[in-house]
Amino acid sequence: MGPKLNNTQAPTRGRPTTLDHAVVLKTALLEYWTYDPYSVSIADICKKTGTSKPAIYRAFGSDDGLKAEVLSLYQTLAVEPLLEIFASGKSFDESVDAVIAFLLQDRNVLGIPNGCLFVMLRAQQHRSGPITGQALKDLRQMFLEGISNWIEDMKSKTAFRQDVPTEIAALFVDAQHAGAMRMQKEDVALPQIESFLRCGFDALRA
Amino acid sequence: MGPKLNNTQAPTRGRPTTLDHAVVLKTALLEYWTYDPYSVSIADICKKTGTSKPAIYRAFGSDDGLKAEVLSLYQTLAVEPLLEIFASGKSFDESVDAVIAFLLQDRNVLGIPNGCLFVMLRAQQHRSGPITGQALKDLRQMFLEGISNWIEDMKSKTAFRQDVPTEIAALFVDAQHAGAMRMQKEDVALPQIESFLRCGFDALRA
DNA sequence: TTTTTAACGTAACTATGGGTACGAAACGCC
DNA sequence: GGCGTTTCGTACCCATAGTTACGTTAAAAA
Repeated sequence: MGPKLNNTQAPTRGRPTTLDHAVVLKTALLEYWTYDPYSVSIADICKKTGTSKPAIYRAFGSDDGLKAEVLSLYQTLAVEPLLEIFASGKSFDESVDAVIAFLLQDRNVLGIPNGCLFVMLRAQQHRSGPITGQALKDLRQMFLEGISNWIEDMKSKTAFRQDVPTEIAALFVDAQHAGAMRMQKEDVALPQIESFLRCGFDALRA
Repeated sequence: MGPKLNNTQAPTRGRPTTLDHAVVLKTALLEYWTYDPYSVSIADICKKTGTSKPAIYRAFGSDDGLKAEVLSLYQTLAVEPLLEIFASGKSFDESVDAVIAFLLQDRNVLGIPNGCLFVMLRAQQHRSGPITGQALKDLRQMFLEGISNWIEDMKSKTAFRQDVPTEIAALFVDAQHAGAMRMQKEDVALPQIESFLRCGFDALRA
């Protein structure tokens, strides 16, 4: 069903693929992340990668398909590492420090855009096609679950306020994350974002 | 510079204006608010109001001009009332209750869309034209100042944590607001949003 | 070598975006 | 009534969006 995968060396017939799936994906990710997914066109990505539109459609099926694959890549590159920090079994303070350090890395140095593609996409969910829309819903669920697991873990260690339901606290942490990422894109100074985050997490400490 | 205002009865010559400035503005506001400002075209608003494109351009100058006027209307209809609650001199708890009640009114009953146009526009600032962009910056500033004033007021009444700088607390309240509005648009249940907001405001109480 | 297979990319298609040229229509004023 | 003035809205402009038809090219298989 999906187009040709470049897994292993293909025992294919026909003309060999010249389009580099990974490069296109990475370029799209960077463009979507830097600007926003709905301000970047397929033609833009073609220009950046030197590929043709039909090549992109052959590889990704549609705009929706490309966005969904990009989201999947973003998930492994940016979302899961964050969730792994939460899941790493650190203490409350260590977790918070690590999360803040992760979110507020100097993006310029790393060549990574400011803000968060996941947050951007969620803010414009209604625009997404069916594939990306479903992926977005799933990722949101997984994100909240990851946070919830951390909260439960912290509660069991009596490091987390017991009186606020895990579900609510998860929404709270989610909102802190989104707020920080939005501020980063609005060019709020890093120390202020850090204080903002610490202020929020302090509210959850037991 | 601006086009003809329909203030008082115009002592005009020429053909009288049939376009209802207020109706177009209100319609655009509702469309932008319901969907999002960049998913609604001038043509859409023409259809909804039965006007022609040139009529809209005569009245508002450009897409950017229309959006800016809509934002201004939104400011008076939705933002300033919220800031007035903060400025009303109530106690901390009363303020919080009133703010929550205001934000979480049953929008269906009132015929008002979910979410917040201001928050939506801020999430896509980079797309806005120069006029709307400036208006957005100004409104953001005013919004944060209004919140800051409330915080200072509460601090002077020793109802607010003294150890968190006003600037940071203002960012925090701003983020709480944005988070709540985003959840409302994501159809999170109202009681959960309320708990989320109370959780956040509790963190600020002295 | 010829056939088969599959990716190649130019050049289109349709829909829609913001924006406007321009002749027709509707008014006040002389 | 005729004239200047101003708004009217049809019908267009151009750029760009997503998407694809199709002739061409490069490989494996026959």
